[in-house]
Order: sequence, then C-alpha cells, then structure tokens
Amino acid sequence: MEVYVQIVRDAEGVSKACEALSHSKILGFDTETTELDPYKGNIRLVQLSDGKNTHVIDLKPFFDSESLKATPELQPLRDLLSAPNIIKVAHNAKFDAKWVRHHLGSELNGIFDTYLASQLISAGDQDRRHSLHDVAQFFTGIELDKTQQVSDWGSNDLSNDQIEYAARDAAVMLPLYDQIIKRLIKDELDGVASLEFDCVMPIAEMELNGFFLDAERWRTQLEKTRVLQKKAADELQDLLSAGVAQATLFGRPEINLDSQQQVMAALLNLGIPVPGTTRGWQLQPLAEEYPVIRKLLEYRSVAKAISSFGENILDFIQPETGRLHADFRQIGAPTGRFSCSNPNLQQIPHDAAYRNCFRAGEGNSLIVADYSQIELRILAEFSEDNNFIEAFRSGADFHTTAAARMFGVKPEDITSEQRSFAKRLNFGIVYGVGASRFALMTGLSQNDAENTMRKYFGTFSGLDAYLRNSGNDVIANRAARTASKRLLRLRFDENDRQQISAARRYGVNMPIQGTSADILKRALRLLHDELRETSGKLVNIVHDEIIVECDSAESETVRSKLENSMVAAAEDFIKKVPIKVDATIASEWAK
DNA sequence: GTGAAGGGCCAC
DNA sequence: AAACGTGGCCCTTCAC
Repeated sequence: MEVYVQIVRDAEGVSKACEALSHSKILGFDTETTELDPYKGNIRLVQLSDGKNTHVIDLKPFFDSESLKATPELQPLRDLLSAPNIIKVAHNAKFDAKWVRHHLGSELNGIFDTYLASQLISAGDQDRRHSLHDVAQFFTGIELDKTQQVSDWGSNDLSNDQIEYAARDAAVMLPLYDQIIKRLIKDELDGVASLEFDCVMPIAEMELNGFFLDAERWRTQLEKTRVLQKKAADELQDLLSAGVAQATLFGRPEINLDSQQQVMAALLNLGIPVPGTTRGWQLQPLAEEYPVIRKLLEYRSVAKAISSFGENILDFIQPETGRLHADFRQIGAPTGRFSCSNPNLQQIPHDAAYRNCFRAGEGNSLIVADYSQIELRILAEFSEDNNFIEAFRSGADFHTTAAARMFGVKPEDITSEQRSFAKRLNFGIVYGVGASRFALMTGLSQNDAENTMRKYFGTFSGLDAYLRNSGNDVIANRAARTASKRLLRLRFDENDRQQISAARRYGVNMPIQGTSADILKRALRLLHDELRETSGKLVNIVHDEIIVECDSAESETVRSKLENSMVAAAEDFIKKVPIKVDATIASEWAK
C-alpha cells in the first residue's frame, strides 16, 4: 500500500486540502489526540485520505494554547466533516466524533465505522478481535504497525514515523471499506450497518454530555445504607455462630460474610440443608423456615449496595464537568444491545433512593421515556398470534388480559395473584423459561407450573407455534436474525443436548432482544435530528429507556419530540401491534 | 502484588 | 427432564 502524504499546517493548506477532498464521495478518516479523554487533552492531527492522497492536518497552529478554542480558519474542515453525503470511513468513529464535536464544534456525519461493521460481520463470534490491526489484517491482509499509537502526540515537532503512521491509518480505510462493504452486502448486513452508523454521533454526544449525579444526596443515602449494613452484619454473625460452642468462651468467631465458602460451612454447621450454591434464588425457598437465611439475603443486598453503588461511583465524576461520562459500547452484546461501564449506568438500582440522586442541573428538567413492554410487543408481532396482538390493541393492562384468557374468567375478576402468575410467565417466555424454573420462581409445584404453562400456550397457540418454529429454525440454520437483519451465528455440538437447548433458547431470545435494540438505535438517530435546534441533550439510555435533559422552559416540547421519535422508530419495525411510550417530565430520574 | 476465574447480584 | 436471555462490578480464592 503506497501512501502519498501531504502535510497541512496553515489556513491556505486547509482550504486547498478540503477543496480537493470534497470531490470524493468516500474518505478514509482518522485523528490523533494527546489524551484518550477529550475533556483532558486536545486533538492534534486530522487525517483524510481520498485513496490517492492522504492529507495530514496538524491542528496545533489553529488552537489557542490557553483556551484550546479552534480558530475560524478551520471552517472548511468542519464543513467537510459534517457533510452527510461524503462518507468518512473510520475505525471506532465514536472516539473521533467526540474530539471533533468537542474541540472543532462540528458534528461528524456520513460515518462508516469499520469497527462496528466488523462486529456485525462476526455475528457474535467471541473469538474474533476488532482492533484496527486485526480488522485490517482479516479483511485486506495488510499488516499495520501500531507502535506509534501511544507515542507523544503533543510535542511541537512530530517525527516522520508519527506522520507516516497517522497517514497510513487513514489511507488503509479505503481498501478496508472496499472489502467490508462487499461482505456486508453479501451477508445482508448493510441495512443494520446503516442503523448502527447513524447511531454513532448521538452516542458520542451522550458521552460528552454526561449525566449529573448529586454527590451530596448520594453520600447521604450511602450513610444510611452503611448503618443498615453494620446492623445486618452483626446480626448475621450472631446467627451464624449460634451453633458453635466456643462462641461463649472466647467471644464470637468472626466469619467473613463475603466468603461463600465460610458462609456455606457455617450454614451446614447449623444443620441447614443448603443447596450446591448459595445464590439468592436458590436460598429463597429456605428463607421462610430459617431466620439466618433471611438475614443472609438481607446482608447480601445491603453489602451489594455499599460495594457496587457506594463511594466508588463518585470517583467517576469528571472534575471538568462535574458529571458522569460513562463508556457506552454500541454493540456491547451479540444481540445488538448496548453495554455500559465506568460506571455502568444501566444497572443503577431501581430504588428511588438511588435514582433520585441522578437529577437535572439548575433550571433544567429530565425527560424520562421508556417503551411499554416492548419485547412482548415484538413477540406479538413476530408470532402473529391474534389473541396476543388483540390484547395489546385493546389497550387494557396486558398482564390482566393474559391472565383473563389463561384462567378463563373476566378481566375484572382476575385476582392480583393470577395477574402476577401471568406477568411472571410473560417475562419468562421471552427468555425461554422452563417449567421447573417457573415453579421455583412462583412457588408452584412442578405439576402446577406445567399446567399453568400449558394453559398459557393453549391460550396463545400462535405464540407456542412461533416459539417452536423459531427454535427449530435456529437449530437448523445455526443462526438467528432481528428485524433489522442483524445476524447471530450459533455454535453448538449437535450431539450435546444441553448445548442444543442452550443454543435454542439463546437463538429464540436474540431476535426479540435484538429487535428491541434495533428500535432503540433507530430512535436515537431520529431523536438526535429532532433535538438539534433545542436545548435537549441525551444523557442516558437503558435498553428500552431514553433520558434527555433540557431547559425546563422547553420541557413539554422536548417531551413530545422524544415520545414521537421513539414511537416512530418502533413503527419502522413493528406494524401490527400498537407501540406505547411513557414519557414524563421530572426533576429526578425516578418513575 | 497481580490477574483470572468463580460466585453472586444489579439492571433490562 | 432437559437449569431463563444480555451485560458490568464486586468480592474471594488461587495460581503465578
């Protein structure tokens, strides 16, 4: 691969380079930055390649070293990067988009992301790596030397090695694009690829926006939990050592309550028939009979609150903004779901004591919107079960309607217990629950659980047929797809019944969970375009929920834009079943 | 001391 | 009959 490098260091060079580049439909694109966090460092190089020439633009001369504000002379570059009709091929474009957004003040549009494309093509194969080095090697055979990646990009004079490295990373994007686009089309993944690419800019902005966490409230809540933990720990120690004779002589032998081994040994010592594991749902049936089990579960719950949702989350508050800027992985799971870390804003306890600490800034409001039972609606759409679809069309409470059909009584005569059975079954069905697990979670006998499930599938026979057929297809094709044609390939040993049933459950669940992810991603793009001229800023997403912060004066406008975007996105995929979105204006993240 | 694995539990 | 899907974070344990 020969690379013709042109270094640009002045305003005239920028406008000439951008003029020349603007005649291309597709450009290889990359940036080099002085840090990994756009709030901590600056963007140094922008590299753009049209396949013949690679322009390496040194931005150092264009930034005021004090304010880090770019000069107006970079306008041609902004125009080029934000032009949606000129494709920018980049690897992990979210990274570059954040720097361009924050330091150049421009959106990155026309994104083609080779990182996301590689993930889509690998279709859930966990063995495949997706670094630029590995992706370039896999699709083009080109071997990239990445040793300069971590070099000092802040120094006054960049070395020739650095310039060449920077240029090559942009230049390689074009041959890579040629190979990847062919493969996307062959695998019918070009549609879902567009869905993903359109979602990059919204996510980049969300990470820059951050989510405000009120540290004072958090600490107040934490203090209360600490008191509870101390009390629970004390009482649990007492109960666990009750059977030990020496306890009275030398005081209580201390047990490490966080050690499964020690806790399990102590429980056995008390003569409690603990199952193989001490997982909560396994212990639950024993809680009624043994106070020590109840106390253990109580202790676990507060201990979790202290460890996972304690002081540590406050360390993630960025001093520059006073907010949490978590990392979102756009294809975090093979189903297409997002994952989130540092901190994981998708696993904050539902309890208002925690969620109320996440609030809008001064003069702002939060708009909290979530899809109502989106996975069940997707299942209704896929199964084409008339009773299932009708239950949603009626607009009545879905779990009650399902219970009424199951138990053959009028909806108004459904008891809360019956509704609860239907509700837990509705959720379990999506994951492929079996009778024994259903029995365990409801307390029904195995026999009653089987009968209840039989009734359920008798009522929704179309659903039953769909789940069976879908499972058979998954095993026959060793693959599953969502509504956007996102692909998951399944690997299993056809002689291993456990592997087959696991693959079946996974493959049946994936199109449902994955279509929900498709819908959310579509919604994020529609929303991004709707919010551009408003004060609304995306601050968090949790699988079927979107949270936007905006000026309180604009909250009703933004609320309706958010609701409309979410409904419209779902209607792109779901045609037979009505979509319901609950969008509320609040000062805190609570429902 | 560090890192991986296993168990457990939070979210949807 | 057949162990309910996806993630991340915390803790302990154990190997190096």
